Amino acid sequence: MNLEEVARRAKVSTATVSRVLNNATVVKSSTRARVLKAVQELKYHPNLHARTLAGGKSRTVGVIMSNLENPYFFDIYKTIESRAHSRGHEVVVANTDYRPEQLAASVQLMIGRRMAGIATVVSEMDSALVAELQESQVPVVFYDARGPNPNINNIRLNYKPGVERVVEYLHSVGHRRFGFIGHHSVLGPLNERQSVVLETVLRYSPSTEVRTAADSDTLEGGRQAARTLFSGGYAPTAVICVNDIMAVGALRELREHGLRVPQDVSVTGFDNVKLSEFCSPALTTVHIPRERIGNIICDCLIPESGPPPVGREFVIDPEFVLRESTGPAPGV
Amino acid sequence: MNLEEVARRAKVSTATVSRVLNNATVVKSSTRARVLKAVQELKYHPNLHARTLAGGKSRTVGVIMSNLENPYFFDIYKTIESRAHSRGHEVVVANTDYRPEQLAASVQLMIGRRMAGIATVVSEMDSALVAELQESQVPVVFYDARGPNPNINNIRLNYKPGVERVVEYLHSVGHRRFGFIGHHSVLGPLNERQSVVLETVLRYSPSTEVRTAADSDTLEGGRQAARTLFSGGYAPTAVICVNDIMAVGALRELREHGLRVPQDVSVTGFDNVKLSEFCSPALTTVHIPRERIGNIICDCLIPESGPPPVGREFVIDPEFVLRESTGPAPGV
DNA sequence: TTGAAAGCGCTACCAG
DNA sequence: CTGGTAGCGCTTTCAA
Repeated sequence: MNLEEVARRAKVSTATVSRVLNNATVVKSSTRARVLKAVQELKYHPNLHARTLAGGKSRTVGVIMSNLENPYFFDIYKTIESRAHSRGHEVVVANTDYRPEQLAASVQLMIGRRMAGIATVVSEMDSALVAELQESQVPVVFYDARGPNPNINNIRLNYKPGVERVVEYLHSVGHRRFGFIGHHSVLGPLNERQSVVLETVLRYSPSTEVRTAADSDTLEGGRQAARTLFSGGYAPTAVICVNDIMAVGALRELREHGLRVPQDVSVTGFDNVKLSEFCSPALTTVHIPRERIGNIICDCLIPESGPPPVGREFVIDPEFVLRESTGPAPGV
Repeated sequence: MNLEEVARRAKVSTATVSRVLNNATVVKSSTRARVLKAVQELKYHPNLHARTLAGGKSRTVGVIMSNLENPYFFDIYKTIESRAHSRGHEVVVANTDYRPEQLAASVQLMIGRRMAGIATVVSEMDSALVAELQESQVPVVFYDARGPNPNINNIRLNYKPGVERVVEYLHSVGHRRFGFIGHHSVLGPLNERQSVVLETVLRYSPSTEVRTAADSDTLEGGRQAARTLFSGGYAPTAVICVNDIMAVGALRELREHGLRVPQDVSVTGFDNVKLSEFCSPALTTVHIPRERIGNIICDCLIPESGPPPVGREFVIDPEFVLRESTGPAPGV
């Protein structure tokens, strides 16, 4: 079923059918009607591959994410999709599960599909891929790409103030034995968060103790990490988690241990996903504006007007959110 | 950048380049090396649209879902993706947000992309779309498509026993005032769940009271629905939720009201998503085997061997899971 | 307002 | 083992 059959049935040329389907130039309304009728009757569906190939342009943007299952990423995705739709574009998403090979495969795929633009929101970014993407000649934007990549569009999360604020607060209410729960993403901003936590804690009082544990970026991973952290007799009074999902996992483990939050242990998350308000106790966390990130990404790939930006850096500042999962250290 | 440029640089024909890129037939290893070198140097990325167009086949399956944000759907998606990858296929997913127009648009898109197979896992299915999909000549499978659609592949959830089990249990521990929390999906199995709940409750004791409330399929929606349900002086002792996410939302609202779960009110979910174990209290729910569903879908679209099934129905049986969010009615 | 025809980049078949 | 080439289905000049 193709243009030609439709053309034949409507007794016009394929060019004309194409015209009415794309309402490009003016077509006499009687012919237009005939064509539309033929399309209906034949249940014709234009082949998008042929269209893209012939037209040379795509109207679809690609987004690659580390873990769509985590609502943090999903919220960004939703914002991108919504704005892209409003600009007449589709979006196709790829999930890497933090696996570098999967990232590499997804990048190849996106380039091969000749996307109108490509965004990577991953923490396992690799500089060879950054280069490959840059050379692909389509608008590209990265999220938290580190390394000395010269003129790429990059969205940088300013973790430091957020983390410092958390540590400062916990320290001020008497905590001196900390735990940090991270996840297994070899590179990336998570380790940045971890090192900032460690640095900051030690800065506040060099004698403070900190131990870390890591597992997968899931509820279950948070739980496992908490288990690891508290095994072997270590008993932190405050547990800082790399994100909200893992914090909720940790909450569950502590409950099972008979530890009350925040009376016995304080717990903090990061991201401020919706769940952080709905879990019990509601999490003290750090808000990261996902909508803003999604909109920036979309604007880099499909600017409303003018050429896409090149080599710009967008800085995102987080915001401390105090809720119920934290309080004074026991005995203070 | 295309095949021809690569061919020129490697001093071979485009046919040969194509051969090494698809390692189809045998190519002398020295020429292969030359070609690969050229590919590298030119940073050549094959145009997937051209490939699909020329080859006539796609190696990508399409999945359309109502609400990817709900982990229930996401778990199904993940299973499909994993199995599809292992069979050398990609998957592209579309999210409808329960909007019929979006569903229609996604169906057009998937057909236009000439997917190797299409699955719809939505509750807003419409029979015209079912027909359109069937006529598209690609393997298709539906999830919970109701209506008298003759020979489609369909995965049917056998809600009834699950719901009955929940009601039976709640009734047996003394509950006589029920609430049902659903969501705004106009058609579909959710209403089926609701009507089964109503029927079953009334069957157990005709004098039992039941009221219902509905909102969006989110944490926030569950909370709002709970608020609605308890407003106006109605005080059910048991709240049956259409799924776990909404149940967690309800949990939050009850907590805010100072209502203890399960001492004052019992709450049940549906689906048994991971979160149902991690919230507090852990939810009594009904397990639906998402992996099984995902695997069936994948097997319908990309059978490991033989032709795809036609007109088959797959029935999924749920399983009651008793946890902490339910107990005897107050005063029993 | 419409038609004819030249590609878009690739695969696959037929020769050699 | 390799090259030539006819499409795949559509868009887009260029003419009419």
